[in-house]
Amino acid sequence: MSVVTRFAPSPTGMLHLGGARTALFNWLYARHHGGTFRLRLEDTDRKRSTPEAIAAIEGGLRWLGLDWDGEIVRQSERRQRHVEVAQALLASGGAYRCYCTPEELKAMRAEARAQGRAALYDGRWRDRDPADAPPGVDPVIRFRAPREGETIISDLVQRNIKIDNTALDDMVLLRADGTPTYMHSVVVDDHDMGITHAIRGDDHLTNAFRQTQLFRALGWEPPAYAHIPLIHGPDGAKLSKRHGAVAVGAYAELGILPAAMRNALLRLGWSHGDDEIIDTAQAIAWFDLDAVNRGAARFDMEKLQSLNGHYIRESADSDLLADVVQRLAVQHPAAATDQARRRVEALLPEAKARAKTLVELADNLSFLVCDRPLAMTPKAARLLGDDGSEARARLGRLRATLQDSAAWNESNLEEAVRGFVEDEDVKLGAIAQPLRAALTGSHASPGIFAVMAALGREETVARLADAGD
RNA sequence: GACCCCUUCGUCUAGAGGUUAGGACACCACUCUUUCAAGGUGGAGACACGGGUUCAAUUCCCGUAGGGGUCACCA
Repeated sequence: MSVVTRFAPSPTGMLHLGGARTALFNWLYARHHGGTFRLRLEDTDRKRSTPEAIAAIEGGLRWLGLDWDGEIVRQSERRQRHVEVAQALLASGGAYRCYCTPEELKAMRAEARAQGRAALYDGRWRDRDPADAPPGVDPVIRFRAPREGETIISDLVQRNIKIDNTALDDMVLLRADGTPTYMHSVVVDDHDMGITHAIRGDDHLTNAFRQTQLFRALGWEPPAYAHIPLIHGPDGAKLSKRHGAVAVGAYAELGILPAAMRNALLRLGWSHGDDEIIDTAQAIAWFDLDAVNRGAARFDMEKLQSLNGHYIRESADSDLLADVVQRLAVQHPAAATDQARRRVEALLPEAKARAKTLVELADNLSFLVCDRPLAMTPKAARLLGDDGSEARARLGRLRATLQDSAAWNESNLEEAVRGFVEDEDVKLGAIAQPLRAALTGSHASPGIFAVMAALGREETVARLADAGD
């Protein structure tokens, strides 16, 4: 039997880290087994489902590179089928009408709570004569859940877990307005879509018992379940907005590469020995559910950034260029010119090793597209010294040398500068730092010869002239 | 509160009935070096606690504590 997994978010908000990892695991599992990965929108709650959220989920998955198979299934469009199944169950006695009012249920829960019991529906309409139905009240359809014995789910991550059936109540299948609930829709859809493996967050664990009961009542076989632990914030609490960036879209803006994100998410709760850097092809080959942990993991931004630095270094310059130019152009319109683009391109190989994010990469290259005269950081200003300082005077002499030096390329420039310091009888360090300050406005930058080469003769000389002598 | 799950360095994790408890991020030092990174070398840093079982437990069992999840006509 071929594997069929699904990612089934409710489109009520952004695609967050937890959802992204759930999607990743489902995708990897399907790809590993040569199966199918489906996307299903659980939008049975029409009020809370929005087009923006749907766009965010699709966009997030695309950004992550998780492609789904076939059409997207919208649960709301399958309502007719869900209702039919519920009605059939009602007809066969597997479900019944419940006429409780919201107030009645609320009171029931409050009382159960006060007595130290779980807040469950007590089944008061389970066997009651329909003739007792109060007039003018639209009933809900409830599942007639087994009351004796226990329900066992064999979870691929959590092992076998059993629960006493008395801990579960008769859940609502159809609301008073006739619309199906999530709990019911999931069962029908998982069955109809032929889902073989339901990989989802830990928070669905108790749902699995109810859904398993419903599957059985319908005469269907439930999928294999795999409940993966939730992702927590740095403080150990459930990930939420107060932890800062939780939506995957935010990470794209922060300059995180999809490959790094995938690797980071993969290693949260899953491992393969001591391996840390795991690219997607390798992940597909290795991924399996038995290596998934059972404890919740905290999300570590530093580790993501470290991983991201690795993937930036591994990236082809051509894959980075457009993104970096675009980020630069936000602050510096000049970055959009061909000349600026060439400078960025020339220095990209050097700059790549120095950045953990694309934002940082763009920042580190911004001096290339800044207008003259360059603004100096305090440290850079100190390197240059006051007007008439020795450093400035020396830069002046260097400028004269460079003005009509041979071909303008990195190795020639290095030769020229090294020759110059020899003539001046100083160490390379004595000229390199002031030179860096004059050319970049900063005390730290990519290799100084590469910087000169990228800037070009004209701009280099002009910046040296700005530094004065 | 009831039910269910979890617990190895600060964080993510590997691990086996007998190991100097391994790796990664972060941290510190050294190194490389024109700076900053990256790289290299080294350092500090963990089996929550209490009982069992056993020749031997961090590993198996039971408790305790702590953490998490679920208890809707939300999903």
